[in-house]
Amino acid sequence: MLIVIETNSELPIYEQIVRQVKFAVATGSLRPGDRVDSVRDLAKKIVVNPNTVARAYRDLQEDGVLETVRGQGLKVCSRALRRCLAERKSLIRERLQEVLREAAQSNLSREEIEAIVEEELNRYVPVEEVP
Amino acid sequence: MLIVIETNSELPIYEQIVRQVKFAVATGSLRPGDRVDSVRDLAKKIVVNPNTVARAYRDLQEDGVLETVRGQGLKVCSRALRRCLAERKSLIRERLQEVLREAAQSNLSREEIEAIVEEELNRYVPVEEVP
DNA sequence: CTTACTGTACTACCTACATAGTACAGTAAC
DNA sequence: GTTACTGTACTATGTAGGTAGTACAGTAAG
Repeated sequence: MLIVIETNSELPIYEQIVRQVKFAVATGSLRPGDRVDSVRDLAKKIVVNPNTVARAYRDLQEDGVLETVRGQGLKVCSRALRRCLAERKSLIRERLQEVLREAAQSNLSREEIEAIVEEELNRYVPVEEVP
Repeated sequence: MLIVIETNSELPIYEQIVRQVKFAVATGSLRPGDRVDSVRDLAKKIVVNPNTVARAYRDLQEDGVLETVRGQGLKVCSRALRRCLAERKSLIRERLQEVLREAAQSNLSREEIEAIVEEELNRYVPVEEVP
């Protein structure tokens, strides 16, 4: 399980963990029944306090994504895949809405906004080869 | 001068004010020499504490966008237009970078991401008529 | 001169987030 | 039984953002 924390992100650390676990479930990296890193292990990996990870895991439990096995750790719920698949796009959409609304309000033209989007996507998403 | 605060934005209130003043200058709504709303007036308009507005205006002074006329108010610096024009796109780009990086990492396909962007842009930016 | 505005600068308080440290009970391995 | 892990639950502390209230000095209008 690979969680990466952006320290200057606008999102708090616990929320970054929550989102990334949800994405991992949605993409199949994490499957129902899988164990996730323990609170202390993940805290060590991403260099944050265990309480911060515990906060994220608590939220994920409340969201029906993780469930606890006391003394053993946490595992992915059986219903998690469906939940996270349903949620992934809206999680992304919400943030895009906010940023694009601001972009529009800054009076950048649509072409300018789209150009920035393409540039940034080119950076992060490989262009698919057309056969 | 129209400042609109999104209460559930990821950006703190003072930063929203800073950005929106910069955009207003970049687009010409505010010109060098123009007065901006007083701290107390804007606080009343957007329903926040005057100290919050003062914080934003202080930052804008440090950024060379506004300058103070003690007892009279603040006005737009003569060099503000150039600064804000230069800065507008990078302000927008930074946030788009963050959000698009996350979108890519969520494993949504490029097509899906682009589709969301188009949908949201259609909401905020009128489609230009092609003559 | 008085009043009403202006920015600036504080104090005190609250919430949210994050950290550090500690402790407890449950589980597993030796 | 002991040790090492597990999650959970606290306390105390610090930072950031925001609020409320107050006070001061500068400016302008009547």
